[in-house]
Amino acid sequence: MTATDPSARTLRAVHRRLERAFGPRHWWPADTPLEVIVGTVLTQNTSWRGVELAISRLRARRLLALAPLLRLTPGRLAPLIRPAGCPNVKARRLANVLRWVRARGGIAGLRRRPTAELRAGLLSVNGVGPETADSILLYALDRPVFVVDAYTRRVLGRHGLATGRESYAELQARFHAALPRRARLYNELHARFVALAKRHCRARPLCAGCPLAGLS
DNA sequence: GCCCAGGTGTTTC
DNA sequence: GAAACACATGGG
Repeated sequence: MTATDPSARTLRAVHRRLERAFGPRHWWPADTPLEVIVGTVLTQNTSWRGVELAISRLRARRLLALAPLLRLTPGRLAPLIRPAGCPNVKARRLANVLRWVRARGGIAGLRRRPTAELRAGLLSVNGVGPETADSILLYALDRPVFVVDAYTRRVLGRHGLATGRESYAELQARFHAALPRRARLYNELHARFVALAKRHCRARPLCAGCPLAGLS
């Protein structure tokens, strides 16, 4: 996939159109990098509504920090995050990733390490797959890594820009090849995919007024 | 009651 | 690799 590939031109057109349609989104909905990390695990295969409730419970108990969360046994943590679904699984996964963070000197320690090392390390944590890893890299650590999620796939699929059979790595590679490697750009673009998916790409034929209508 | 939602690990072929 | 399944809650 090169910058002259037709699909690259299309993706740049997508970027321009969404930028014009939605402007800056200021995403991820969290106050701190640690909160982003917690949110990325909790939101796995779940809608954001329950995640918000789970996070607000943690915040109300002043648990939304590395040390307090790590002091909790999975048995204590699970009931607190229940609204996010799969509480037992996610309590374990949260502990896994938070231990990994602590072992590297916390958020400040992560900031000093190269992206490739962080990504490989995150992927080695049980419970962290490519989307969770990349969401942490992009939204918690400002690394230029594009996040491919269900929203991204839905929008691309609706507009005939993906078949649905592409691997995560393949779709991500297309974005990386088509657009400059900038965290800010990937952050905004992904956030706009989400906005578009929520507003326009739910109905089966494309709804009227979709900013991506008539592409390709 | 059924299906889906900002995935991932395990098992199986 | 890829498909089937478990994990579990809340909303439409």
